[in-house]
Amino acid sequence: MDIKAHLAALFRAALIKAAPEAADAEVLIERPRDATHGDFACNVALQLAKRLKRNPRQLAEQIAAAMPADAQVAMLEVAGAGFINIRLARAALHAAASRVLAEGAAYGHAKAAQPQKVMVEFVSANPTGPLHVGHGRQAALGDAIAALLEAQGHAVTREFYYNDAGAQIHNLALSVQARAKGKTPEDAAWPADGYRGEYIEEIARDYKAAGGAVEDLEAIRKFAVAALRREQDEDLKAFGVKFDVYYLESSLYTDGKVEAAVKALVASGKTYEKDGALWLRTTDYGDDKDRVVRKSDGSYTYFVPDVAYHVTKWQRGFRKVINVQGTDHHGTTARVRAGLQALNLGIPQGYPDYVLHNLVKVMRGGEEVKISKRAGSYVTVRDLIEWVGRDAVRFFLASRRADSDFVFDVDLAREQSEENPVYYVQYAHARVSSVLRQWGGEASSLGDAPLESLGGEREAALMQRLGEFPEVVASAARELAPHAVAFYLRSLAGEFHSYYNAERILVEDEATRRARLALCAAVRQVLANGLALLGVSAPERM
RNA sequence: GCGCCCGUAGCUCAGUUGGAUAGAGUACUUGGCUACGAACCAAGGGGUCGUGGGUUCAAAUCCUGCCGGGCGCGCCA
Repeated sequence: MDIKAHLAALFRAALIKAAPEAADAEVLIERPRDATHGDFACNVALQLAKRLKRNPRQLAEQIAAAMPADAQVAMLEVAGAGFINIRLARAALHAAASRVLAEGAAYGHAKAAQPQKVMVEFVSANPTGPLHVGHGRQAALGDAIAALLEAQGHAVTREFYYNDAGAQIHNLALSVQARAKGKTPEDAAWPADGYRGEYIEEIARDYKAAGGAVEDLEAIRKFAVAALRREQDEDLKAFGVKFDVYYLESSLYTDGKVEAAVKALVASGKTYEKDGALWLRTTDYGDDKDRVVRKSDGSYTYFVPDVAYHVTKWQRGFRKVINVQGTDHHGTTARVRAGLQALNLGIPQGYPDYVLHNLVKVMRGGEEVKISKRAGSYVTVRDLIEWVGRDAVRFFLASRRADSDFVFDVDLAREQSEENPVYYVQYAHARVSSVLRQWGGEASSLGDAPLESLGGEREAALMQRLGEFPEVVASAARELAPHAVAFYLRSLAGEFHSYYNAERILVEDEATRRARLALCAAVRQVLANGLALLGVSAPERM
């Protein structure tokens, strides 16, 4: 049984004796922020003091006195206002370390009680330019969230949705055509909503080199979209992200799904005609204003394919869907959900989930970088990778809460590239690898090493930390918050470096040596497992 | 104007289903390589948690007023 649940059961038993009238109370076991307080703590006495009209400290004493004896509990004490602190027996910590080696790459992964088909949709950039830093944040977050959910036993599909036919694509074609005709973005005749990046010129050049006709806008469109799709694929490859499905918006039209969605919306009785347009009463479902479905010119707004697309997610069997997007899209969440509600398909109200991240500000030379020559607008993913390296970019972008404003200081990241958190973690991994090489034995043979000699404070802290990993992964998956993994890895690596500096691993005494090697191997395993969740490599040498 | 997000050390950020003296990194100061990797470690200074109220045994965390920043508010996508 999980140690927390085990402790909770002990407390419940004690509570029944010490305060029978409150036996139904919820018993929460938490880890104290300050490790000197113990491995676990319970605040049930504080929670109940008022209700029972009893002194919290005394109540805690009584509960503590009523606790059944248990082999896993080495120390039990009442502290502070009425906390009951627990320190685990060494044997419990040893078991945690052994478990890491026994489970290997699977350590930290769980079997879902109810495995689900989950979709994580992220990046979803339109093929009108290279991926920029915002897409990078989405890629880092989305891929890590997908990995976390897989680690919880779900069947995850990574999906990329893109618009290959709308007005922006038309503008893209016009821009390439203008370049092909020798115009530049500075010219007065440049298309009004045209794209200005250097890549436009490259595509125009390639198009002409391939013998393309400058007047054939449709051919230019196809050529440009294909070129940009290739470029984005390369960006994603450089970033280390793979998608299972690329979903084309245009297919929603050709498959009749857009038409079907409109019919279904009309059939729902929630639409009405006004000013020559067809509206949907999305305000009935929490939107702040009604939305146009069909414009007075007969064409559909983007809202329709958006709804039709999400219907396909539901119909494809995804009961849990997470969309990772920039916060600038938050206006669309309410209307998409409202549209899905109107269809009466039994789709739950909060479907889909959104992870919206705040925008990324790139600083360089003390000021914000707004313009990339290459993209004509934002700094690109490729720029970042060139500047600080893939592992650092991924670790950084996944290391912040999605809703925090993100300041990416390029100078800092470059200057510190050797003291970067990601290198700190990777270095711990490489260090263990080095010790194991030095030792020369098979790491796999350490699984049954007796750990009794591991009893120092640093060793206990490390084993305790190793035991936390599955909880960290589970909680990060539940909260869709990969940054928790990054912070955990930082702590684990820190405790390892500290241990490594204080103690020699390869000591004479064989039992001690094997025990310490086993602990190091377990640390390395958890570092590797955690880094894998973030899509960062775990090098054996660096 | 309305809606959503953010405001924690000089800087970059954790901590928010309410818990114990508010934590890391970085920067700064000082010390540690003739033992397994110094891309490391040890120690130190650095805070009215934007701000005023409220709820509570307990508030960075919950409620509320205000201030500051971002984003969104189209028959654009």
